[in-house]
Amino acid sequence: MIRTRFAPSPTGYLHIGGVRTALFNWLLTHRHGGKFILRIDDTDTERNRPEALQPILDGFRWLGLNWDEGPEIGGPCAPYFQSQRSERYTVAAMQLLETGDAYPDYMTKEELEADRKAAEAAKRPYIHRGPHRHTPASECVRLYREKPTTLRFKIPLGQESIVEDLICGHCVQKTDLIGDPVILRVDGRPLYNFASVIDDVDMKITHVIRAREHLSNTYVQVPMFAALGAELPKFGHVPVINEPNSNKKLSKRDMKKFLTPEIRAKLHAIGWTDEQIESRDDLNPVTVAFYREMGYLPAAVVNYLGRLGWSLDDKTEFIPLDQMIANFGLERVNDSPARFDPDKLYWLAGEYMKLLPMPEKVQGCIPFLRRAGMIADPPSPAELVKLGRVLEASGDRIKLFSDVLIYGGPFFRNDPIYDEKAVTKKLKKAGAADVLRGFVPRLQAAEQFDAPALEKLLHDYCAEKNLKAGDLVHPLRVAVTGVEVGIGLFDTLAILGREETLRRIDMGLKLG
RNA sequence: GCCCCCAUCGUCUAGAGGCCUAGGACAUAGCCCUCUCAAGGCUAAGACAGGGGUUCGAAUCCCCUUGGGGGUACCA
Repeated sequence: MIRTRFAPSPTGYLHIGGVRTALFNWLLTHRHGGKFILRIDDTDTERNRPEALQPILDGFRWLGLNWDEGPEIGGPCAPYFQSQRSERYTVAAMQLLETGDAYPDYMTKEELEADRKAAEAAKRPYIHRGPHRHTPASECVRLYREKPTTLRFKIPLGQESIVEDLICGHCVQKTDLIGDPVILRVDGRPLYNFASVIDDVDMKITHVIRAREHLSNTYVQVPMFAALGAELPKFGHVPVINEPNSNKKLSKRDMKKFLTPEIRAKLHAIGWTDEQIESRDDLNPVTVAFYREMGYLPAAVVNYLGRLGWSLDDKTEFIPLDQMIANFGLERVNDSPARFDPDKLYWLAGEYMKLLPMPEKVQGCIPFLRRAGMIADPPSPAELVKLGRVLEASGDRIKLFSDVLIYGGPFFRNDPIYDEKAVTKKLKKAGAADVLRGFVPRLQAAEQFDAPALEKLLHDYCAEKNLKAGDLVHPLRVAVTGVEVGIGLFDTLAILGREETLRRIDMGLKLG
């Protein structure tokens, strides 16, 4: 049985790249049957932000990426927070100290820095080996007990650190080129490279699937597994994801820069105020949270992420989760970096929305209408009926739940918001008002007020008056909805009903 | 500086020496459909980074160059 893990550090908000890595772990686990473990790498207490954890967990839950062991649910290898495992790291470090695989290093940061500068000036690699590297183990133990300091792992020399990577293939690094890494800080807290190894051993991780930037860490970690007498897990280093329109790695620092004026406008359009946006620093298009708030279907996000760096074959783009699980394998993970492309994600969102059953579509749209203050909480039965009719008539126009505001807005507001340009172009156009006015009696007299009947009514009228359908359709649409775009006109009128249609035509005519 | 990794249309990708005149998808453009906008249909434009090998034959294998990325922390 395989055991995989994803180990986010709550130092900032989780971005798309991290989620993609987690997804690959999750898929591999579900493909082969195993456990997916969530472990929190919070050893860096200076940069750690406890409030960043919850959004990460929420994001996973929203996407449906459940974890078998980890925060909130525990498991046989608890605790799953590195900050609560310090004793374990201390014990392991002391073990290495006693076996002669670690040694204390009393050099100060300043001395280290000077060494590094000197090495760089001389154009040779900087490889630190502490003075106590060759001190006998028993003496090292004594020194460390007397005066605790940083503990370094003793990289074995004259060897090659070999990683048979499931994605990168055969990767090699000469150990002579690897400096002895610090495993415990002066204050006893462990460093990533060490804590990660200990946890992977303790949690019996069989497959370490992580971002490519950890490949060089792996060369350091391989000898640690050996020194610990532990079996080496399999590794797979997935390529990084780059920022949109850039070949720089997506980083969790400076994510605010993705909150462009255009993105901000989109958020405004669905009812977010600037204050609300500012209070949420995870609200930008490289986080999962953003897509949830915009009303993307999580299945589309998962599909998109899964296809980013992995492919099923030469043509399949739409790959629902069960199909992805059944076919996922690291051998088809691409070897080179991928760029995040919001356009393709948007297209996939539409594809998934097409397939969503109507009751779920209705439920998904409600929060957006509510946020915009267009429906009651909970919605009245009449509102639900109307929403159903609007969504039915909207067809494939709704790709995101938030699109309900665009297509449903005119139906859930008391009065239309008249778009100035539309009014000028369609309603104030020469003759338009007269055409519209002339059609009113027909609407008043119509026997039936449903879409097919209205269509016939309008076409008959146009034929009679020798008009093109558009001559009446356009002004009529603007009069009753205020805008030029929307769902089919006859559905629009039918949903509004005769009385409301006539009232709005009257409003529109007053503008002209 | 040193080390490691990567390199096919704008983007995601297919491609395991002949199925390649390099396939698909997103985006783009045009046309059709049409009451607008979507959706749908059709079409167009668009790539093997460069140079050397190996081979009868290279996008595919090797080397070099170039370009890009990552690491080089008492960050993860």
